[in-house]
Amino acid sequence: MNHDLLLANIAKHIQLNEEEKQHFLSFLQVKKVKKKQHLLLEGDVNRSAMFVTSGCLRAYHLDENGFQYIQQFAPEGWWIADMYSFITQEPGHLYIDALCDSELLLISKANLEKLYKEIPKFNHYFRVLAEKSLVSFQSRSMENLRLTAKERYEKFCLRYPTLIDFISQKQIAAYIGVTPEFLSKMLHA
Amino acid sequence: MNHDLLLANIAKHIQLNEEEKQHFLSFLQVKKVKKKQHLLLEGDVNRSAMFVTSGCLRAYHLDENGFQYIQQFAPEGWWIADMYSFITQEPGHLYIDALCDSELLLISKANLEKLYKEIPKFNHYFRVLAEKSLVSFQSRSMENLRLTAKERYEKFCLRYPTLIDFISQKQIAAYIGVTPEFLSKMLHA
DNA sequence: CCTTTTTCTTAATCTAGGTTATTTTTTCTG
DNA sequence: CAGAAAAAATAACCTAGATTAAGAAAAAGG
Repeated sequence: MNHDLLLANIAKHIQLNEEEKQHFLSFLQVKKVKKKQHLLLEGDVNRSAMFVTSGCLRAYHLDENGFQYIQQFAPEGWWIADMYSFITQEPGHLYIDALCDSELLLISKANLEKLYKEIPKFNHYFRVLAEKSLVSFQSRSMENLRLTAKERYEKFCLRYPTLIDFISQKQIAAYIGVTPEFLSKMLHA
Repeated sequence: MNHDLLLANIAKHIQLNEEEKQHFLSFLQVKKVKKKQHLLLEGDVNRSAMFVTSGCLRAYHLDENGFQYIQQFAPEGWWIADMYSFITQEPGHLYIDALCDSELLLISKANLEKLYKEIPKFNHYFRVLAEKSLVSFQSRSMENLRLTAKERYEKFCLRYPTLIDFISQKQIAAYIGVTPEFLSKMLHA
């Protein structure tokens, strides 16, 4: 089943009995999306956090000149959301879309709050996720100042080994913050 | 008292009765540091998270050429730690030191784990802190690619309004990721 | 399978910000 | 308060990566 990946991920951090598992699963909604389909647009309120059971999503920012800056990719087994909007339930600044046909599990903000009340150890699970993600973005924010484009490319390869041969150079360029022209030149130099 | 600032911060997120407050406070240790004194060196395990009750700390990375990259400042009322090292209890990569004489409250990793068990709602408090910090570093990591040095300087001023006239240009340059020479030129252009 | 769209490549030119070096100003410290 | 150390300013020159443009290759879609 497509829940297994998520339950396995949770089991790494907290122990759930059968009843708790079922209760948790009852809060989830399955969603299928086609390649290029958007799940969130700039200005939307992000009402659900998304767990990718198959496929791949991405979250990106679009600047005033039309350039995309990719905040993160979410291949199979990753959570994704516009955290700012999800936490505050105010309009956000990110777009989220599918890089290929994908299957997701959604948990709404309202259900997540219920979950925290009814099974408090989920506070622990999501705290640990938030902390790990925090560490990773703390590194990245300094790497983006400190490292050259080539070094950032290498970090990308380490962080997303499954994506290197799967997504276009244009996507990688938008993640490491260079133009596609420069990335092409760099890879052929 | 120097605990009040922290208790007020906590009260914004969770309600504690008098007993819980006292129990929490019993886990804390007060520490005073002088200007320039280090609290953490690269390679150290960060055993305690630090809350600044007065003064200002900073966390920075030192690269192979001796350049400092400041991850964050922690003026009065802020938490600071090398999150990677604090979470994993493995040697970290950051330095933490005091920009002026400062007073801190420390909570050790061990005591924090006890606190989570004994007063589970602290999971909620630190989850919310981690989420807010995550949002802020997610923005910053993209801003560091997207924005010009001048725009990053403006973001710095918004994020740390109390620091602008208090810290040296050299510190600001190390935070926004430019050389002190360029920042000086930029501010006089 | 053919057409359209998107992506990739190459190359010439340009610029934000870096480097190096020197001088001036400010701040520590004894 | 003097001398030393650190920070800031200024300037000449340098480079990583951007911009623009145009053609080639690949992918998508009907």
